[in-house]
Amino acid sequence: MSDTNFTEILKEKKLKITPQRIAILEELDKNGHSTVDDIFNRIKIKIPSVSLATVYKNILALQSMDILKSVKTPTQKQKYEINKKPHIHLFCKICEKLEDFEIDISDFQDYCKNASGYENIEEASILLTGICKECSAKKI
Amino acid sequence: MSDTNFTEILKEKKLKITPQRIAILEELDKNGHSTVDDIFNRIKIKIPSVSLATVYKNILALQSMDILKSVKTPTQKQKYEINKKPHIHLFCKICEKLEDFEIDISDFQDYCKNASGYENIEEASILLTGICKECSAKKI
DNA sequence: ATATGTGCAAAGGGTTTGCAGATAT
DNA sequence: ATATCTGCAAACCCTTTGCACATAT
Repeated sequence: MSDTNFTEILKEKKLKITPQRIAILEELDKNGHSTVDDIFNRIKIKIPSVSLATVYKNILALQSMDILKSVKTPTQKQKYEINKKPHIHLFCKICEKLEDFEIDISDFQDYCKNASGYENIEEASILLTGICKECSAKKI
Repeated sequence: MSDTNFTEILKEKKLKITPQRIAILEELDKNGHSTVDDIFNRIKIKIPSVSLATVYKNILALQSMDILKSVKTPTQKQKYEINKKPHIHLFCKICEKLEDFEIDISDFQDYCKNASGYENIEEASILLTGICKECSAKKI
């Protein structure tokens, strides 16, 4: 994903295109799930004047426009990611890495819909914890 | 679940049996997912001298002993529940109710295990958002 | 020109901590 | 008798807010 794309995305959502916003989106695009501090510390290199408050304000703005999503992880700090194609999260209990895992959960959602009577099941937050390949290999 | 059971559970985990702990567990058993404030306000009726700090300390202690679990919801406040049989959560976008939904997710877990290479997938936090029966009915 | 966004500092809210006294075993 | 727990107050995050200035359209 290039700068131009972020510019487009912001334009579509009628958010002004500022260097801070581009930097936040670039950072998340490059590094995946990040905490507010991660983002702040990384973009400070490019934009030394940036403030934490601006990062917070933008995270809220970008979330309300569905450009970002928050990810709830077992370790308490809130993380954020760019709202891209649907995926679930895998969390390794050993190295505490958080991974995206793209699978089609529509069958599972349909089953839940039928069994529960809930309509419009469209948003899901699925996190499984286990031991990743690398950590499994190390343990042997 | 009766008092006696909570007493037993605490004894097993080598935690001292105090009125505060029993009250917290009773509250969660009765009302399901609750925030710290929910718990604090409800048990204050029985134990007016109880402090917020004690509720926090006990939630941490009970969580580390796997008696309680935290539930991550779309609304920011952390909720807690007694660690009972596996279930997923349904969150109604309209009334913001959080419901337990007991289903067997072992097939889903197996599928994820095979597709991802993760071992020991045993803990899952699954939350689906949709519109509950009651709210669907009201909308028509 | 005007609405929006930024940075600062202060305030807010939720959670944790240290300590002295109380309670459970 | 002793380890643990409780309640209080203070400390500590992380996050939000108000305001004046700066920037994007």
